[in-house]
Amino acid sequence: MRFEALTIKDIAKALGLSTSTVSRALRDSYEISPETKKLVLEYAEKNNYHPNPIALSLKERRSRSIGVIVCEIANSFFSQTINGIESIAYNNGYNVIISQSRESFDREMINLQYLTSRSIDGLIISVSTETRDFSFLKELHERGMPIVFFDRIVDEIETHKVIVDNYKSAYDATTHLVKNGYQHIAAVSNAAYLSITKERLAGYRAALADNGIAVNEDLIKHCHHGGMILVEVEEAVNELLQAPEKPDAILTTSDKLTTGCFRILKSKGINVPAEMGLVGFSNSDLTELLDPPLTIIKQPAFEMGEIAMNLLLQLIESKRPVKEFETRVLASELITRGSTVAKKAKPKTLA
Amino acid sequence: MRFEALTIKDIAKALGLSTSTVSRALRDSYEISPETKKLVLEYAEKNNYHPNPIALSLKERRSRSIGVIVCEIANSFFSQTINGIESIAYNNGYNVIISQSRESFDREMINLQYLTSRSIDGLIISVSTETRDFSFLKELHERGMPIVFFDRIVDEIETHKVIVDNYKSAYDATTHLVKNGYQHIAAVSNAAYLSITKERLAGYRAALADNGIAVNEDLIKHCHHGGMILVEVEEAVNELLQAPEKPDAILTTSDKLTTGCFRILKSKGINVPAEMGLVGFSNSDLTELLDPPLTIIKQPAFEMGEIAMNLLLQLIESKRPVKEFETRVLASELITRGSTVAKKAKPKTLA
DNA sequence: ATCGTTACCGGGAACGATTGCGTAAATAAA
DNA sequence: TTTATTTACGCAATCGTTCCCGGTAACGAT
Repeated sequence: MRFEALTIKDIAKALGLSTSTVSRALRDSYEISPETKKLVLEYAEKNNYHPNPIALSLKERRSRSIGVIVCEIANSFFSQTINGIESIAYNNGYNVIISQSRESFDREMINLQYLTSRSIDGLIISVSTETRDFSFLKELHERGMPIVFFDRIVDEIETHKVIVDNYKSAYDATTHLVKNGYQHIAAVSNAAYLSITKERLAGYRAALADNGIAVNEDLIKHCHHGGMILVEVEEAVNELLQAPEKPDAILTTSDKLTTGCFRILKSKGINVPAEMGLVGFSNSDLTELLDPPLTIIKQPAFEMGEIAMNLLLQLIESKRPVKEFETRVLASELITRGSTVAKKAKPKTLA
Repeated sequence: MRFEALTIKDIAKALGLSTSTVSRALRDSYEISPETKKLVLEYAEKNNYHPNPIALSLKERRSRSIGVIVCEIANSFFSQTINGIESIAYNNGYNVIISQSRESFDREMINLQYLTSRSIDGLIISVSTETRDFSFLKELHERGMPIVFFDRIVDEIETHKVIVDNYKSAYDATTHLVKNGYQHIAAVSNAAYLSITKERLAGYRAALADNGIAVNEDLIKHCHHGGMILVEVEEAVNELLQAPEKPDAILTTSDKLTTGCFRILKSKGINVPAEMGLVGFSNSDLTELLDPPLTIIKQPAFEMGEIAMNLLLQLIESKRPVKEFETRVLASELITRGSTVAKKAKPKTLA
């Protein structure tokens, strides 16, 4: 069963007017006399009239809804980003349809097709760790769909993008490890072709180089499911522990990997930070309650969401095709805590 | 700028047919000759035709989208429930519009009005901890909007509901505390009028009574923002610590309260579980990595979402008004860990 | 030759809203 | 008084789709 909403036609019939007059009265057109306006407005108010958004969408050829695709909403970074997106969206009369790729290319494609077939006005996306084929996104973009990338961006598609300074973030975190006396620093990262992986590992390599430490490729591991499957993190950690040059610290490049590595280390009874330092990207507010509290790189997720949505609004509401695109690069925050206090170093802070 | 999609009219013009014929050919009507069908289908396929969902919505007077309102998606319990909802929704061609009340009645109302004005076909909701006035929901329900409640349900509205056995969950958790030698057990809960608060506190009280422990009302605290504001949790804990009969354990009745209490206790340097045992409802997978690992009551959140969505589909797709409603009560799981191992008790398990 | 069937297809009215255009009456200007 | 102009409203097209009516052939049966 369905509940029937009041339409403009109902009002017209009830008041003996035409639908045009009612429509114009409701939109406060100058063509309508004050008396008629009052009549219509009062009737509409009293009977709780709301314009049918679907009819409007059909007429205006816009749905006033945007799509957001992230790998998972349970991830603190993404849920915070979504909060930022929503806050701007709602203020501008847009609603947000969220879908999750769960780090799978196939699911991302399905969601993408679903969203576009639901005629969204724009798209904000952080691609899955599996995604290497951007042809669908590219085609979508070329056909005129406004798209904003954030976090995991796609270099080959020219549009607005929002990221943190991944290079510097990883550089600083790695430097922090070195300064605390760690010598053999490993990295556990996402798939190699992912933008955040490339940029963060570049920062990691540079920091090592600048500190006179040779980069050991054996100490760089990739998790192709981004840590969604704990087993792959376990394998990465196992390989590190069995490496000829066993690492004494790990840098993890995303939320799921950070907690995943920590979980594995703990289950193996490896002492953090004494045996193994750990610093990673994370936006979870529980990391400070862990044992030991984790040193993390925290991204301004909410703000990133706000910016992404504002940029998308620019694209959607621009009259002419936008040709000038910007990539907003924000600063992240390194929060040093107990997981990176090495025995051999003089601790900077004690959590 | 907007990208123009292919319409049925375009196909009709290109093929020299009428829109009716094209429409029928696409829907494989018996009235259309195999040749024409083939012609239309091939043209549609080649030119990537997709029916306009908005036009369909207008015609069919249904949007094929449902609304979900929770207090926040960053909460593990809710994000898991949403995953369950989505999985069923997508399989049935529905999309999900999520919005967050952030435990505020006002925001819940705004979201509710927004969602209904966007003509959703149905609603799944867990009300905010502030919500006492259900008149809007009631009116919506009476006007025929299909609604399913989960977690925080509304007794006075008769429709499908999905919950865990809150009474038993709290009873078992409290009993667990008693069996571990805790004597003065406090409860930190949400607003008193909330369904989960009432049911869980009833279980708590009964467990104390059954174990011959008098219920001390001073040890029952309510957080009216559900722990969204840490300060209110801190106040509750402070009051407990200053109570004449200082508690030696706390039962928390929701995710945010559990981690909130733990955070406060830790910041005060109070030893858990020796000085203060802690058990609470939580679906976060990080609780086992905390120091100490938390004993939690875990709800089958994903499954709850699946069930809620299936029940909603029943309501939406029923031809006649549904009169028979069911309340699905699922079992929760008590996972005992380090936060409830008291000195004076013989520990059951060591995490 | 006429009728009834069957097979195919098109016209046009919905769904709910907006909007360009036309027009009647009322008023102002000539 | 005649002509312009303004005021205030209705008609009908439009958005993309479906579906109720038709209608027109072709064909076999009477």
